[in-house]
Amino acid sequence: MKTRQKQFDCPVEATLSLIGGKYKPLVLWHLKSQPLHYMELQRLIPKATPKMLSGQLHDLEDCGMINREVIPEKPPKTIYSLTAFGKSIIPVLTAMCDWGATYLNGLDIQPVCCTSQSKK
Amino acid sequence: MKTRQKQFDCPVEATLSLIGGKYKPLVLWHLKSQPLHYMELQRLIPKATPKMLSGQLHDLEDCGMINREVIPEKPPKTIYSLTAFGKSIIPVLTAMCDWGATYLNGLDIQPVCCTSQSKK
DNA sequence: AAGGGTGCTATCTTTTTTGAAAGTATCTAT
DNA sequence: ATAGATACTTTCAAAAAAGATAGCACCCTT
Repeated sequence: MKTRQKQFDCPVEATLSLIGGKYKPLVLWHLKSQPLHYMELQRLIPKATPKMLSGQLHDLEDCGMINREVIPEKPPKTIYSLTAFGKSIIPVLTAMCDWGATYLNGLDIQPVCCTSQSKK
Repeated sequence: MKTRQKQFDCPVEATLSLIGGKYKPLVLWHLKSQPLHYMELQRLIPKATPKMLSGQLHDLEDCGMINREVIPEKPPKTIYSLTAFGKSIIPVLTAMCDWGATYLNGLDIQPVCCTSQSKK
């Protein structure tokens, strides 16, 4: 999960090491519009186990793409939001999403995250 | 390695399942400019073992991104080239490459494939 | 005091991906 | 006839990623 200190043969590889995790595009996409609590993300991405989700969130935080802020309320909540760096990857994600939506129809793809929002 | 019959939660995931392999971006990038023989690819991507390289080439062929043509010369050669479908992913790869090159400087990235060509 | 919500972590197992090494078949040049 | 090039495949092993399951600590409501 460590992103630092790796050697990449090309920037694409480096990019994939940051956003290539199983649920990372989904997390980034959901955070695109607004910050979300952990449980909201968990409900939006039910297939991810808590371990996976928190792992992906840690990775994204470690590489500076998301902020994690604990709000000391009655039941303390954690809120995740995109950093400027995280926002900068959105166009790339959109490009991947559009390509996927355009060229991969006919396969059994049930878009959950992208198409509805990227078609706006 | 089978891409068919999978269920994806979003088009980005589907896209990653096609180009997310270890050496797939590199292969596609090298084929961008011209068709290449197996051995040329092997020399351009020395880190890939023959097993890995031929595996990645099979995957890319199976999903329709590259053509494989055997030329029955004295020593038979195989030539790989991008299909129209394969070419259609290039802008996405370029976006990933540019983002990686722009935002990931300072990490120990030694660009091999992309920047030099995408800067043209 | 018992149960529910929030936000995780810890273990263990399975699956997937990648790697290392050697082998194979054919043809050609020396 | 031996070696080298082309284009891989096969086998075995290791590493990385993902999944299942359970647990924990805190607070609040009932």
